[in-house]
Amino acid sequence: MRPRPKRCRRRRSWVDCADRTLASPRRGPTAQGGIVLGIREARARLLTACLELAPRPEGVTEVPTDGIAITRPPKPEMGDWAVPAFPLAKAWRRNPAEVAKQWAESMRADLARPDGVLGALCAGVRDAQAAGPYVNLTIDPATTAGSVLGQVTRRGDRFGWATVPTGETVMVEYSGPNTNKPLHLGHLRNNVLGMSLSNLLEAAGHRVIRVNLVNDRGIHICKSMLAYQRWGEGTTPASSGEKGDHFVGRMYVLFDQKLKEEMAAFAAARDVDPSTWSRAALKELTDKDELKRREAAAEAFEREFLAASPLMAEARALLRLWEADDPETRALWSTMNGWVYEGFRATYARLGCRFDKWYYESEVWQLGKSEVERGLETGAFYRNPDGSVWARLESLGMQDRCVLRADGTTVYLTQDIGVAMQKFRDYGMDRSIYVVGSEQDAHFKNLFGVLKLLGHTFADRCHHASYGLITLPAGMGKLKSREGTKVDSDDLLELIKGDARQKIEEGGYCEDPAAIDGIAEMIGQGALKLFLLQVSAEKSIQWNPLETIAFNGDTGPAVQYSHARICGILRKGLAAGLITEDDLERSATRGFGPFLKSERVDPGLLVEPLERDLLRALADTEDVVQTAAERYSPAPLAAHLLELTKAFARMYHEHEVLRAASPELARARLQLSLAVAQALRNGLALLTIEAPDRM
RNA sequence: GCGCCUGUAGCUCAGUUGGAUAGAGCAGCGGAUUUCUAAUCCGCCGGUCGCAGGUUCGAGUCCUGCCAGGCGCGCCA
Repeated sequence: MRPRPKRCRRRRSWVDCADRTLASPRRGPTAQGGIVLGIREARARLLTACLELAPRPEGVTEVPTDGIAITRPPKPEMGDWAVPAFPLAKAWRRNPAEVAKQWAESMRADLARPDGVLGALCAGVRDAQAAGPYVNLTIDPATTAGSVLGQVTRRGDRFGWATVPTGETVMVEYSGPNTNKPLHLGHLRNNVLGMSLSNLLEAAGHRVIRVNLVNDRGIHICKSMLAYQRWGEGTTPASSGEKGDHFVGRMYVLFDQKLKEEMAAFAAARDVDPSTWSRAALKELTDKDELKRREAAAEAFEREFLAASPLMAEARALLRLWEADDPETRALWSTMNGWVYEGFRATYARLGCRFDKWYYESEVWQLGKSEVERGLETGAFYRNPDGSVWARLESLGMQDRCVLRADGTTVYLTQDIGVAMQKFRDYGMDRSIYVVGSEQDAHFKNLFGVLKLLGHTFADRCHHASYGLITLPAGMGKLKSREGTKVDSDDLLELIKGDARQKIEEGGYCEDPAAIDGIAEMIGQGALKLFLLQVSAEKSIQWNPLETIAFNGDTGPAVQYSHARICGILRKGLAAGLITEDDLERSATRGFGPFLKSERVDPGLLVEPLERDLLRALADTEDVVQTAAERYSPAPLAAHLLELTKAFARMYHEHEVLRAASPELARARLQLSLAVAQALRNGLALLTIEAPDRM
């Protein structure tokens, strides 16, 4: 009855050689040997140097490295990097502050030596000061600026990405639509999470395979088919001018309406009042026994009705015909699914959603069956007297689950066992991620448990990337396609786009009317997608369809706006002749730049606190991407982009870029701004959001 | 009844393997613009981190119990 809810290859082999190129000999982040390191690598060397200088107690040579990681001090003026003394203090049973003090002294002594360790391993370390249990390190601003700008300009649209491929292949399954209805807001969250997660894993250096598993069979499709046969009057999406998925979705709603009418008549005939167990009526009840009684009554009535309903009987008959390969039924099924796919393709294309592989439940639904036999042989499963087969999940601290019905047909869990095996057979990936709503948490626990029982070693490499539901405010019910309280994806995208278009026209910064449509689309999606991705996945999101989505504050458009303004600054600079095309380098093929040619920029001029804040935020980007990928969560990246955006807004509000005190400073600031634009564009892309040049 | 998730400012949310003084946005109030785009910036206001214990040098973060909300507990998918 309830369809699989909201389940919601490409090869990219790249070795980025940019970081191995020789840096300008004049300045920049050159460590000895002239090799420019990635920011993460440089920091790793800094940590190595620091550990070497740790103040060991008498007779100790080993330094514990566990748990020591370089972090940022809470305030910029305290320094650029912070090394905690806790782990050392703990290992040596000493006071952390005391260790930090000695450690800082040892570092300062090292810095004073011409052949010091710090100087050899990392350029630009200026000072080390103990502050409580931490040692705060100060880096020469020019070195930092040169290093960061060098990174961004060299890596272009790969800035923020891992510099070396991991060689690991990760599969991400997401979207998982049902072919009986269009995509709604719940699917949007799934799709955006799935797309973004895939991008992040790619950026972390993995090869990613994007997979869709379509629920294209089952009783729910038969309902749409039946409604179409009965009341469709031979119309088609083409003849009614309707998007295919909406057309079929309408049939599904139609079936539900007719079924409700049937139910009302059924209830009237038996003299029962279904409103006594409506959601509202149950909410008001305080008597728990009464509540239970009502719920039981509701369930009993529904069961009775569904068993007696002629419409349901017909739908079930249609399902049997489908399973028996009845040509006429299969033909109608193909036709209607075809309509739906046409609609899906349009929505997916609009969202920028793509897949390397499509699995269809109609093709894989019986795959797990052979595993049942094997499970019985190995003792992972057992057979009940009635013939049904069960998995011994109790041995893993769970409840045993049915994997084969008494009548010999498979269940959802069995199907997923088969699909999981098929996936690993097809791609041999190292990890398999399922982006599916939290209402299926238990299902995936069971699935992975059963895979383990069956001895599949890949069970440990499967992960359910769970996310919370999208709920409507109290009193507005639930998102349900059947009852029309869904928030349709297409409608929603159109609505937000309209708001965006209005703002663009008010702003008047887009002279070309033909371009407005595309920009409105980018901004509308930016608002929606960042709204969805900002929140940690496991949390549910309350959505009020009556409130328009915000464009101000911590929003996608705010990030896009900063990007657009930077593009605007560059345009102004070129138009005013303050810089020329000859000053620039850009590569259209890699979404690279534009940047000023690095030999025409002196990063050492970027000494203002607001500029340094910005450089620091830029430098954190690679770490954030890595963390986001590790945690299967785009939210940290969303937060980071907003941070970067605000840091930029503060900087350019306070300091003029093009009209800076000197042409040299203007160029340095412009380069900084262009680097920010690149970082924002890259980050947004990982969140599946595009960045317009003007808005 | 059992299991999982959530609970942080009036609202919506961040808060890395436990670590420096718990941060943003919105709303409210007060300021900033003959603009390199005000989809902006600055300031103010706002907190017993659901409650109570515990672990330790240190807890929003870990453990136990309780309270509140959500989801799940089918031979449905």
